[in-house]
Amino acid sequence: MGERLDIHNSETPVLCRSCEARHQGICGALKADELVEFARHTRKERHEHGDELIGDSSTIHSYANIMRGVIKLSKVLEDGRQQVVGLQFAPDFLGRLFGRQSVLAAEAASTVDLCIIPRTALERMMATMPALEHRLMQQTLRELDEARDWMVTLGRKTAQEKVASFLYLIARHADPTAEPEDGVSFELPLSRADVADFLGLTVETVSRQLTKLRQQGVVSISNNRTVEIPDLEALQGLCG
Amino acid sequence: MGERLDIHNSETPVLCRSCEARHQGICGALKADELVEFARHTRKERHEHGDELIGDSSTIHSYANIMRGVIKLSKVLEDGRQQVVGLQFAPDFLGRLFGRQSVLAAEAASTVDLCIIPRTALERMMATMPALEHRLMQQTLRELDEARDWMVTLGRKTAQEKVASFLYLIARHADPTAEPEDGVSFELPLSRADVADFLGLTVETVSRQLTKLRQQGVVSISNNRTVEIPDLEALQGLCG
DNA sequence: CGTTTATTTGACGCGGTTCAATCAGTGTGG
DNA sequence: CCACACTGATTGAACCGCGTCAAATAAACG
Repeated sequence: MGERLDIHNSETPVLCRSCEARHQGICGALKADELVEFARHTRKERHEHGDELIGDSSTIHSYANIMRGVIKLSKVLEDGRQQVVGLQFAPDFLGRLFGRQSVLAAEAASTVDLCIIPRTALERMMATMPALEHRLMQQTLRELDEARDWMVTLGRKTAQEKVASFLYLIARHADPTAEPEDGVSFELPLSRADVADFLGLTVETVSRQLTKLRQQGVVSISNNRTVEIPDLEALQGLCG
Repeated sequence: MGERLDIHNSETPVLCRSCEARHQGICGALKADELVEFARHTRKERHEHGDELIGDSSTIHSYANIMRGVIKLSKVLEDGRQQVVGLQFAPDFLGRLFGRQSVLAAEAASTVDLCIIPRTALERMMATMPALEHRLMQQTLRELDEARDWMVTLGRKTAQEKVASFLYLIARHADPTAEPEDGVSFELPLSRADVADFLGLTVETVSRQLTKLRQQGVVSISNNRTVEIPDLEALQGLCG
């Protein structure tokens, strides 16, 4: 695939040039020639807010790097009760490695750009490139840490603390460099219903806790989605 | 694997002879000579019910294979609220790979036999033996699946369903071969307080739900710890 | 505009917590 | 051997946080 190569640096595929996953994500584990090999099997896809990327119980044919956007991972009980079990951001890796079919659903929470790679291609490369599996291992361990952190929130925190914890989580992702006493502002990637499903609450309770936080001056919200947090430390103090 | 050695072969370390982790656990990924090398760095340790195996925020010096027993992983908030974020059984691997210090506490829930290996030794072996890291990856992925399953329980199930789900989880572990309509009996590895911390409930609620289940004839309990479930399917029907 | 959907707010009830008492099992010392 | 203390589990009663149901606003869309 010569046309994917850049004029000035023939060794870095064009598609990978401006990709967030190129350095931070799993591709950062690849050498130049391995990256070329990798890129040979990938394709870019854009999905809009609300698109189902992976269906529950669907057969796994491919994996993906998240180049842009936020993805919501969720599970549902037979009677329709839903729980969001994870949020993924660029440059995370998407998909259950070594699984035959998915045990959860993945949905685009915002506009999402994916770099898709077929299952067989990735598994073949992993077998020959230990550094790749190592990088994926690191991400899996991080996801496990996050899941366990969230179990504490789900099991032991009050509604107020849950909502505060959620805002804090998003705020840290929106600006990882922010100091404790800094202010942060961002767009919420989730609807109230999604937030409720993430926190194990109802929409009404989430809404009530948000107004309470607004009255306390901890956050201000405009247009339902634009959030501003004047003092991160004050918010953190409410996370329990 | 034809070259895998059995107990008659003098190359299998004595300590590994009767070890559950030898075949199912991570050591199953090792060739005979690798196992010898591995065993050179390990030591056996026995711990009693209640012993703290890993302290929250403690520096990580070693990992372990669980040869026997049940281990409780938990996190606590500043004010003392506690959440059990995982249970581990033989032949699971214990410890946070690639971490500097532990983000959770591990406690022996029963008498536990561990096969301890220093951090540096394991990391050195992992670097040269991709199959070892692969095996650990598989376990990490399984733990992540379990954590996410449990998030649904914590976030969306009622107290009744939580307790039923817990009993079902333990029952499946006690006898993985049991058919749905079979009966199972086992010793509970956790106190009511631990169960409550696992389910995000109070001791009182757990106790009340247990008596309710007993009245429905779904379980019978003797001596506070011995549980008998006459019909697994009936129990599963209450898990939500 | 009007229609539809998302969010907020209010009133009320219930599930689970809290506080307190009782009971059962286990060990200890007289 | 029994009285006593101690820990863990059960049961009861009162409370309250959050869910449920319903209505009002606000935002999004044709």
